[in-house]
Amino acid sequence: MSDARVGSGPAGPGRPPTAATILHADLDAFYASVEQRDDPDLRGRPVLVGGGVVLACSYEAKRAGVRTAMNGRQARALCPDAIVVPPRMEAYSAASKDVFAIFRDTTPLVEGISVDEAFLEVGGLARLVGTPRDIAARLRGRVLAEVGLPITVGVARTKFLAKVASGVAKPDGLLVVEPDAEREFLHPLRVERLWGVGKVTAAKLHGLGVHTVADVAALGESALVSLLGPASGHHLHALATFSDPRRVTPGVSRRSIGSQRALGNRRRSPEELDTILAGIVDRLARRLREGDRTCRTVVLRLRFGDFTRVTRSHTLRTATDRTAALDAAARELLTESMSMILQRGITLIGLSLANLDRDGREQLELALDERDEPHTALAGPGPERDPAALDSALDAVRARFGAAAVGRATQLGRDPGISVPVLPEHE
DNA sequence: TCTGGGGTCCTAGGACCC
DNA sequence: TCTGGGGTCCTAGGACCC
Repeated sequence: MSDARVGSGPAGPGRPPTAATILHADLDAFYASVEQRDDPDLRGRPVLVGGGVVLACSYEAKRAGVRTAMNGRQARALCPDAIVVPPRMEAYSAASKDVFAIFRDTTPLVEGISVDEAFLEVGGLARLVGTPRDIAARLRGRVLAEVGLPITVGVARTKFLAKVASGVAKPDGLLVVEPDAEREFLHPLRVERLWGVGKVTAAKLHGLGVHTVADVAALGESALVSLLGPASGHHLHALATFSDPRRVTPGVSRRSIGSQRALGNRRRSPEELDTILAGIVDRLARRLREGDRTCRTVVLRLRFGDFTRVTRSHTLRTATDRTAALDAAARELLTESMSMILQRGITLIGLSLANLDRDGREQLELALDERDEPHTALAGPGPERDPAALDSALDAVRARFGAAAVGRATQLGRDPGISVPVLPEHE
């Protein structure tokens, strides 16, 4: 308690003020920094990673106005002396692993957000290794010394404030927002700093004369809800009023995985599309099995010559990690979409696998542990997940308990074909 | 400006169930 | 037979993030 400074205004009624113990660590211009680390000739010079579209750019290029996701031609016009290098994804993921190892060496409570970003909870460490500021400073030193990359760290009482702090401190910075300084830090910032405010939402807010976070807070929750819908409205109001109860939770699992390929403007035959799609399915199915996951929903993504986009999805009756089952579903979705493709001309094809679950048995154990109810498990065909056997097992469950039981079991067990907890009302 | 590749979450309508 | 409320799942699209 001794190092928790008591905050003044920001803390809501009934919520005890706590100390700034959440770190948001964010590697600076990650891909470009890895390139500069590995090639001394690139240091101190504007670097663009990716030619067609800028995947990442060094701070030297940012100073010339280049931004991530910008068209390559436009970027080179803004920054003619920029050096363009092709992306080296393996190098980036290796660097990411090294950095995350340092994160986990700092605290077990590490929540990864992407390859170059994570939250760290260091609240329990104060007595052992120092204040959050000390820990953050040491972390930055280690990442630079051991991996050779600059990293910015924001420290605050909530995830959102820590993330905003790192954004403000970039590049190569450290910023601690103490609880009693939250208002003066956050309220003058522009609404675009709020998580979830992009072009569309910003335009709506600007239309009402709302430009700063203080303006958002003053607008009030009900006005925000009617302007943006319930979810976004509550979310924005909470952020603008310093309320963000989300804890740092280590090991967040993926909800979906996907892969896509841009095709350019060339005309593609149905056979060619089929081959490309088969390659994508194969890659994704491998990733699925490597991660010991299954999926139930297959989503086909298409983009056309006029830049319109559609998605077509199909949800399987049972979860699978089999290439053949995924391929059949993907192929069917492609066939359904063929007339649209022939009319509009296709420029991108992609596939996502959603409704991702871990191994069925593991999930079931999890579900049963969480519930203190009597249950019976209907034995399914086991971990090999044979689709036909699963289907007949499911049919048996439906016949005996009704479709709702399968629905509930899906929620609890996530893979109803493996076994199905029987709810009390059905006993 | 003729546009990458990976994700997350929300909304809304229809089907279906109790 | 009609009507209603409450709930889930599926599908499609959109905004947003790195």
